[in-house]
This record gives sequence, C-alpha cells and structure tokens, in this order.
Amino acid sequence: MNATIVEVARKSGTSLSTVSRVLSNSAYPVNEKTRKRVVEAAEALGYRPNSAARMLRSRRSMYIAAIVPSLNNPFYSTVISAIEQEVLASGYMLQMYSSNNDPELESRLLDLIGSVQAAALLISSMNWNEKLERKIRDLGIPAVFFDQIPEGYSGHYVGFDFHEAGRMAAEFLISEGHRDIAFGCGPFDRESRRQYRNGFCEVLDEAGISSADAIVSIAGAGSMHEYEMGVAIADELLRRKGMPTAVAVINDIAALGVIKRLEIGGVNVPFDVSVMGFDDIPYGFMMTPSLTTIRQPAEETGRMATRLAVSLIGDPGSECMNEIFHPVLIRRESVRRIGRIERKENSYND
Amino acid sequence: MNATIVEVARKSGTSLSTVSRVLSNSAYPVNEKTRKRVVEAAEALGYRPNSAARMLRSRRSMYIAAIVPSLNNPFYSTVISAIEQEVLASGYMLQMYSSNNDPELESRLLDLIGSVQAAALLISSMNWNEKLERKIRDLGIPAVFFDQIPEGYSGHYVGFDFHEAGRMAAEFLISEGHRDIAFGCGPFDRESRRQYRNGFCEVLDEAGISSADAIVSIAGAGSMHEYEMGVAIADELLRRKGMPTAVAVINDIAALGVIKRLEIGGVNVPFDVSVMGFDDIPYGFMMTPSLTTIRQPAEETGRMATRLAVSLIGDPGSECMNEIFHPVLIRRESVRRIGRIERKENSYND
DNA sequence: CTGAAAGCGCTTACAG
DNA sequence: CTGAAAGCGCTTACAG
Repeated sequence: MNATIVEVARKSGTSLSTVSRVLSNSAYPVNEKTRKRVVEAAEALGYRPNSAARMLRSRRSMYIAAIVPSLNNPFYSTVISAIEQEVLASGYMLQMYSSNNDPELESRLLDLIGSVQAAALLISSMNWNEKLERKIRDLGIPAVFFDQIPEGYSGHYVGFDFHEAGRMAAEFLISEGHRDIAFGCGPFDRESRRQYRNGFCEVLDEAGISSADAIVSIAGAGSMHEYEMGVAIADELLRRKGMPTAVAVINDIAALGVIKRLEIGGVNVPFDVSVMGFDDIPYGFMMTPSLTTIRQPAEETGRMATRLAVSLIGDPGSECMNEIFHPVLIRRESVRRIGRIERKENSYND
Repeated sequence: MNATIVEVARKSGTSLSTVSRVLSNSAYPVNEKTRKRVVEAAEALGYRPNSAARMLRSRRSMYIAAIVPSLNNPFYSTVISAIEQEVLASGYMLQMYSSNNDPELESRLLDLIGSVQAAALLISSMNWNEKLERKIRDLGIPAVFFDQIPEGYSGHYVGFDFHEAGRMAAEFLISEGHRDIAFGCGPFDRESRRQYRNGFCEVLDEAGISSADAIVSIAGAGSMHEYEMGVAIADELLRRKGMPTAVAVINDIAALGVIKRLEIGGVNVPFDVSVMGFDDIPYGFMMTPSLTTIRQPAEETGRMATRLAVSLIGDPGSECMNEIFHPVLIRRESVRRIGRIERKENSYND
C-alpha cells in the first residue's frame, strides 16, 4: 500500500543504497542530480519511511516515553505539553501514558514501553520501590525522574525544592501577620508532601507556633479526588471550635475545595480566613478570590527533563545528572494581611 | 542487550517458530510442556518482544494515533484520558499529539503518524480543508473525527449536537426570565461555534428578541487565550450603556474570564448579571459562583471515538459510521432566575 | 559517488 | 504438534 524504497529506487533508476542514503538524510555523499531524482520519485509516490523497519535495522529508537500520574491534573498536563514540544523539537516522537497512581498499571506500562524500545523514559511516580527501580533499570535506557523524586533514588532527575516551598508558604503567612495557622493535607504518602510539610513545620516551630497542632490531615484521602480532600479539610476546620486565620493547603485543587466549602459554611475567604495553595495551576488566577499560591514550574520541568533525557541518549553516563527548581511565591487574593491596623480597617469596611 | 527469541529458543531447546507461537499468544497449537519451557526461558531471560520487528513482519500496527488541538484545555485532556484507557484496553498503544490549532504542525504530525504506521487516527481539527482531507485519506487508515466535525466532512465521526446545545442555552436563559441577553464569543472560525450560535440565535429570534443585537464578538480573539477572550467580552459589556441581565459565553474558560472581569468592574455574578458557560470543564463546580453550563460529554466522546476506530481497523467499511452526543444542562449558581418577585426579594436582601 | 549483500527480530506459510 | 526457511522495509559495512 505504502510505497517502499524498492519502488522509489525503481522509479528513480538507482539503487536501494542510494535511495536510503538520500531519504534518511544520511551524511553519506550523493551526487546532487541523483539526489534530486530520488527526492522527486519519492514525492511522486507519496513515499513515507516505515519507522518500524528503520528502528529495527538501525537499532536506533525514535521514541521517548513519558509516564505521569494523571493527565487531568493541570500541573501534569502543562508538564506534558512542554515535554511534547521538546521531544518533537529534538526529532523524537512521544509515547505518553498516565498511571493513575496505580502500581499495577504503572508496571504494565513499563513493560509496554520496554517492548516499543523507547530511547528514554521520563517518569513521575509516587509508587517507587525496589521492584519499580529494577524494572526501570532493566529497560536499559536512560530514565529521568521529575516532579516526584523518590527518597533514596540515585539516578537522573529534574526536581523541585518542596522543602523550600514549605518554608516559603509558612514564612509568607507569618509575614502577613498570621499565627493561628492550619496545614491541610492528606496522608503524607509521597516524598514531595513530606518535604513540603517538613519545611512548613520547621518555620512554624522556629516562630514558636506548634506545628503539631497545625496539621489537619484527612486520613482516607488517598482514594479521594484532590478537590474532595479539600472539602474534607474544610469540614474538619468547621467542626473545630476556633477557626485559624490562615490555612495552607497541600495543592491548588484541594485549596479550591477548601475555599468552596468554607464559603458554603459562611466563612469568607480571605476576610475570615486566608487560604494558600500550592502548584500554581493555570486556573488559580481565574477564580474569585484568585489563589495565592506557590509556583512549581511545570513547563520548565517538562522541558528540562526532556533535554536531560535527550542528552543522555547519546552517552548513558553513569554519574547522576540533576536539576532542581525553586519555588516562586504568587501573591494574589486568597491570602490577606492581618494585624491590628488591617483588622480595624476591615471592621469598619465590612 | 534485550533477549531475542533466538536466545529463548536456545535456552528452551526448541525452535524459533515454536517460541514465536507461544510468546505471541498465537492460536496455533503448542504442546503444554513445550509452552511451559518456553515461557520459563523467556522469563528467565527477561525477554520483551521487539514491537518494531513484530509490526514490520506481521504488517499489523500496535498504535492508535490521536491529535487534539490542545492538551491544556481540560475538555481535551478529559477526552484524551478516556482515549488512553480505551486504547490500552483494546490492546493498542497510543501516540497522542496536540496541534495547537497550527495547520503546519498538524500537517507535520500527520506525516509522522504516517511513518509510524498507526492502525487508526483519532482527530479533532479546526483546520479542515481539502489538503488535510487528502492527507488523511492518503494515510490509508481509518480516521475518526470527534468534537469538531468539519462541514462537508463525510467520513466517520463522533459528534456533538452544538446546534441543540445553543438552543438549550437560550431556552434556559429565557425560561429563567431573561430577555436582555448577550452572546459572548470570538470569531466564528469553526463549525462547532457557528452551530452553537445558530441554535442560540434561532431561539432568541423565535422569542422575539433580536439575536443580531445579542452578539458580542471579539474580533482578534483567534490569537487569544480563551480566558482573555472572556475578559475582552466583559470589557465590551462594561463599555456599553446598558448591561444585559444574562450573557451566554462560548465556553467555560471564557466564561471564567467574563465573571472575573465583571466582578472587578463591580458587577456581581449572578445578582447583577447571569453568566452561562459551555463545556462543563471539571473546574466549573469548584468556583464561586459555580458555573451553570452545558455539558459536552468528554469521556464518552473519547471512549466512543476509540471504539469506533478499533472496530474500523478490522474492516475499513466504506459507509460513514457516526455517533452524535446530546447536550445536558448543568444548573449551578452563575445563572439566576429573574422576574418581578425575585427582583423584589433581592432588593430587600442585598 | 554508487551498488550488492547481509541482517535487524520477528511471523507465518509450508512441509512434515 | 514441530521446525526450516522466506521475508517484512530498511541501513550499513564493504567493495568498487
């Protein structure tokens, strides 16, 4: 059905070798006239290279594979878009999958990726363990972790300083006059969340605020949607006697759940309580109140991870390559400054 | 590096043919004992089939390709997730790309997809023309359009009744007591938008409301982000002398822009003006006010398009297969009922 | 600069 | 039920 180089060779009156050389953009010298004849014949026949044959014979893969926990999470879909662009720009094709945080599926996807002989793997996984690591090593291709960097992982990665982000969130809240602060989250089931919490609590404790009392952790949140987790956090807050003046939430989507539930409960954000998110999803600035949050650079992460992977395809290089991004505070409306003066102003204004 | 069937054959003391039969799950009869030996040898060697070789030899593709306008749009990322699941469940692998509405890129992606010998193509494109159509036909594989069905397109598709959706939006607004209605949009550069508008205007005209006056179309919106388009729509509304009581917006993200800009301008949604979206993105219910909108079933579209494509791989079948989904009204907070009684109530309550 | 030939890893008629 | 052999479409030493 599709034309092959055999037909192109016949039509252009030259050999398979020559046709292959011009059609695969080989550096091998070919007479200009011959080249032109081949190109014209290929065009006339609508020739399209068979990538399976190419990969098989040349032992070079044209694919880069990527696995993210979810495509519906706006953070990851931004990362994936950047990966897609960069992969294409590097002359590769992309095979991307989402694991839904399901270790079984993740493992199956890795097998599939092994079968398609990808040249490199980009992965963000929350289910890291020895089995996963061995499986990835057995792929025999460069793997770059991003976003979630498992504790004890010693390979290539593009990370983010979650600890610093946690510190930044707490410092900001304190600098805005808050001392009665809650920290809303689910179980600390991934390294990123543990680090964020650690940074956050560290600052609270340094300021003489009990971090143990701050934590509002929803036990069954592992199986919930982030938003529902946020709702549950707000429920818990509403059940308590005293409301804090500020609550930092483990991610933006959960923060939206907190805000919505609080408002339904008659608690205004940010006037009654400030809410701080984390991630900087693209919808944060669209809401009312717009979300004050901490930016984890999604695009940059995707781009960097891809570049690193591509550079590793050439030479596997045994030493661990890595890059760490730092948090940026995004000040918007959902956190407000409190203190004597502001409090007065508000009591007059409201 | 990776074990091949040659090594598995050697290790299990049988022939290539037999190994291939068991490892490819062929229906061909193989002695149970032999089968077991082969499976064990394969496992011991960590054998993973080389899919390039398999595709090349068997002339069967393991890939289904998908092109969407954008991965960052939550509607499409939901569609894509459903496609991913269904593709994997059908035993295929997925190659998905986003075209960014860029005809050049789209065309390049189609060439790439031709090279990787995908078994089928799923595509949502706003840049349909003869060149695109020929290019897709030349691929020689079943193609299923979804979401955007170009006018005059005569192939397989999974569509949505945008005309009915437009009617539904207008009817709902009118039934809620609105007669001073605006319709916010960009240029009508795609069939879906034209149809939505046509349905909407039809109902307005039937009710004796001038649809021509209703339309607030942002000229340069082709190059804007949807949200910015919404902001521009609200700007235009604010510039006018009289505010309508309701505005229907061409999609949810633009509706968020409208709401935000209106609120900044001191116009409360829904008390001063009702805003109606379209798409039912997953964030609509998270906002305040939550978004009243019309649901275009994203998951169902992705799943159905994939099933259709898979069924077409077996037999190309010349007659056009299609499925059309119908709109569902999602009533939330951003549209409120108006009329004598409600108006009074509000003037007392505010 | 050109071409004949081997072979990538697999599947599948064909013969037994 | 088993195996020897051809060949998918290409690339790439090798020889000229």
